[in-house]
Amino acid sequence: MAAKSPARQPLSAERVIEGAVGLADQIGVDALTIRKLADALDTKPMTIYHHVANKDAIIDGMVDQVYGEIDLPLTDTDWRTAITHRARSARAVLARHPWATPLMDSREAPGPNTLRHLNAVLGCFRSNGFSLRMTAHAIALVDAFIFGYALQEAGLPATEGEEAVDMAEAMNAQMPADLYPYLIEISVDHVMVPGYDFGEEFDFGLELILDGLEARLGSS
Amino acid sequence: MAAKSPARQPLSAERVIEGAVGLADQIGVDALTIRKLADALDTKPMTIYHHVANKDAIIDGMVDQVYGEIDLPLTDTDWRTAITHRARSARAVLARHPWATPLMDSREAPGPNTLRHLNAVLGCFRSNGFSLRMTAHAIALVDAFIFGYALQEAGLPATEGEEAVDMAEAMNAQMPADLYPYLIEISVDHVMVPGYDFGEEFDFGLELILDGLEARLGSS
DNA sequence: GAGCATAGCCGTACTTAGTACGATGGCGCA
DNA sequence: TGCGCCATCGTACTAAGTACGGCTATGCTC
Repeated sequence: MAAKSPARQPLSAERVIEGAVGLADQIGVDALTIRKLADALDTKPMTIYHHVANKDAIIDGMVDQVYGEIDLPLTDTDWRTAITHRARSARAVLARHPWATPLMDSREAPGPNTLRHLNAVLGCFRSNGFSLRMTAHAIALVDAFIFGYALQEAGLPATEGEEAVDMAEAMNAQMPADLYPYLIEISVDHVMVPGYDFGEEFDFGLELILDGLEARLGSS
Repeated sequence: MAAKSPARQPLSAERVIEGAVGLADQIGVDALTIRKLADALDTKPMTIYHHVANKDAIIDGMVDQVYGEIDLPLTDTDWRTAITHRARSARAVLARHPWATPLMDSREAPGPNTLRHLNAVLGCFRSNGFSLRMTAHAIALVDAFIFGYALQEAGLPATEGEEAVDMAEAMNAQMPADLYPYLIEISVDHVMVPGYDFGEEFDFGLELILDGLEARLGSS
């Protein structure tokens, strides 16, 4: 019998996590099962348990890997540029892994990437004149915006034009015409207009927030 | 045989949803199973399926009920007061139902409470001088903040003093002392200081955002 | 008042999860 | 050559969602 499979290298915790992230990107975390993951890794369910303790440990690892994909704030520029860069990076990463957003804040066992990331963001504020109190305000606000935005974006059925239009039309058809006039207005006259991109809301909000933080830097 | 149970009134879709919300408040949505829900409602699993199509329909109903608990923006005041009121209400409701936040934006079949609520918020902006574009900016930003904040708050193991201190101490003990100096600084010198309340971050952020929106109302 | 339709209820069982337990098989070193 | 170990996997147990079909009591018709 000829060699069928090209001599799989032995599995590892890293390969399990990577495979899990990739699979979740395709089918979502809720649909991620050990059996499907085993198929994706070309192995059997119980083999996975030789490398990770249980499914929860896999989720922990996935979240930490996602944190690892987000760029740290730059250290060689002003804080606004640094924070803007990391915020945009976070948005891109969370758009790539839509299943991750609700989990980013809910893990009890933060991994090394998570801790390194949060530490770096805190350091960016602290070393640029933010008091402790203002730093707490700033990170809570900026992160609430980033994660909340990612949550909304993940809920959008389709950011792209055509599908969004179809869906909005279906929605409008279903709605008693005069019950929700403002909803209909904004979907017909704003969202459905060609060229609309939900993405521009991100930069608008981020800039507004950074303006506000800058203005409050002196007081506190 | 004497009457054991006090003549249960017949089950209904509403009672199923209410029971599910209550149970999820106690054990979380992930742990919510049809069997446990049946126990809580003092009935049997399959009985539930005579009132709702499937588990997903229950989740839809739960989310819509949560939307229904959030106060609509006031209509007899200025927009800042109105939006502040509904934002605080949303925060309180989402704190009561921590499992709900990730679901609020992700349902494909929004219920009547959801539609009514969004319509009212849009109407609040539109009838107070916000252009369509600015309204889209405003609702995206404010809701990203509210939901993102709720997500962070839900992830906090304990907002109350003692447990938070225990947990922070355990965390610090585990962390290589000098690897994450800023994390240690903020947890020791700020979060663990008696009197700290994560809740104050909410009003700070909300006010900053509303200031920014007001300042931008003219342009656009 | 007797018979029957119907709505609500639930017992049973099938399918798909997570994962405990123990057996297998191949590779490195003595 | 033989021993032991480690990654792998087969089997099976438990818990979930839910399809299917039968039971029961209410109340309507004549």
